Amino acid sequence: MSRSPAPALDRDRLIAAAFAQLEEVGLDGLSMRRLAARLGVQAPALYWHVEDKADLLGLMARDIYAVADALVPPQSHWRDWLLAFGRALRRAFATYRDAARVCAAGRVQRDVDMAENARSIAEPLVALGLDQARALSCKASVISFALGWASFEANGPMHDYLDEMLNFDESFEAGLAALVRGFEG
Amino acid sequence: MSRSPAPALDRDRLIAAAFAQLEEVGLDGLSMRRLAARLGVQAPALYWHVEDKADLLGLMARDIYAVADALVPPQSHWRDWLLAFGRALRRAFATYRDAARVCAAGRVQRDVDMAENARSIAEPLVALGLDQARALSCKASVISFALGWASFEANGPMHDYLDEMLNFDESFEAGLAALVRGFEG
DNA sequence: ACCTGAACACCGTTCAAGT
DNA sequence: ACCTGAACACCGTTCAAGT
Repeated sequence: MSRSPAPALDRDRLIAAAFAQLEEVGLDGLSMRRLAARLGVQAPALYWHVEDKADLLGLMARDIYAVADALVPPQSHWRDWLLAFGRALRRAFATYRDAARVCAAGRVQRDVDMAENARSIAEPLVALGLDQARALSCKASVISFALGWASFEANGPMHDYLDEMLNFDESFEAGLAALVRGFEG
Repeated sequence: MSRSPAPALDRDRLIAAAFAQLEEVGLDGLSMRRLAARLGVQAPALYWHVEDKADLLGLMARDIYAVADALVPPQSHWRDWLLAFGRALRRAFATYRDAARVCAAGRVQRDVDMAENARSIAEPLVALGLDQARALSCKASVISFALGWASFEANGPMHDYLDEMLNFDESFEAGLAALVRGFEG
């Protein structure tokens, strides 16, 4: 009974290492070569587990969004859910260095079962009474708002610059509240 | 009377060429070396006119925002102005290839006179009755929303993916309207 | 003041070949 | 199935030197 040697690498270890690297050196320092080195492997080995760098970034983005989703506590009204989701996104984007840029640069891989995916994205809002189309539309707006906001906050000089003119926490909260309040009942 | 030779380059020609390059090859193809080649100059020459690549991208971002500002027709109510501004941003982001990524990657250069800058950013809304702090906060929210939305739309697979679940134009319009409607009167 | 030449220290990706 | 070695075709940036 011969054992095949345990693979040195798998997709999850790859992604975990990429997040660690991102934390240490930021997106500009996150190269395939250095990532491979951290994993004790040659750079081309990564391409067995991932299509290319944009694909890897897309997988990281997916994880960031998943973290946000998991941060939302149960709610009993869809407006409250959207508020909590917006705040969770902001926290998730703040948790990972350069998160907004990772999400912007990452390529999402088309899911095979798109209908099922749409359903699961809309699910928490549908459960609270929204129809699926409205649920997707509202969620897309909240994500856009939080993602755009994170882009500003992540830009160092822009941050310092705006920091003297407005309060980030209060203005985010005000914008999110306005957005959610404005959705037709 | 000796004439000094006309410089081969200046900041404006550099930025114009960068936009042309961006259009042809996208952000991933916009390298300092190819940009220099297009201008008939060696790469290090660019560093006389611009601090580094992030600085160049920041200047491009500034131009994109300026285009949006110029697209807003005069309005007589601040809500209408914000709506028109949001639509103008969307158009500006759609006009330049990878505009959202350029804006996210560009480093804004701190202005010397920050107070004056804040004043001019808030001016159109202050003229319509908002105080400066509210004006900046509202404008930041609209920019965040439009920028985040553009990030989704610019992501090819993400676009195709979402395109089967929602209507981009309608959902952007609905989100923008909700945001502006939700701001306290 | 403005630009070149040459160099430094890297990149992402492909692909034949190994195990 | 999973990884290495070697190579291809590039990068951004610095800096002495030229004009």
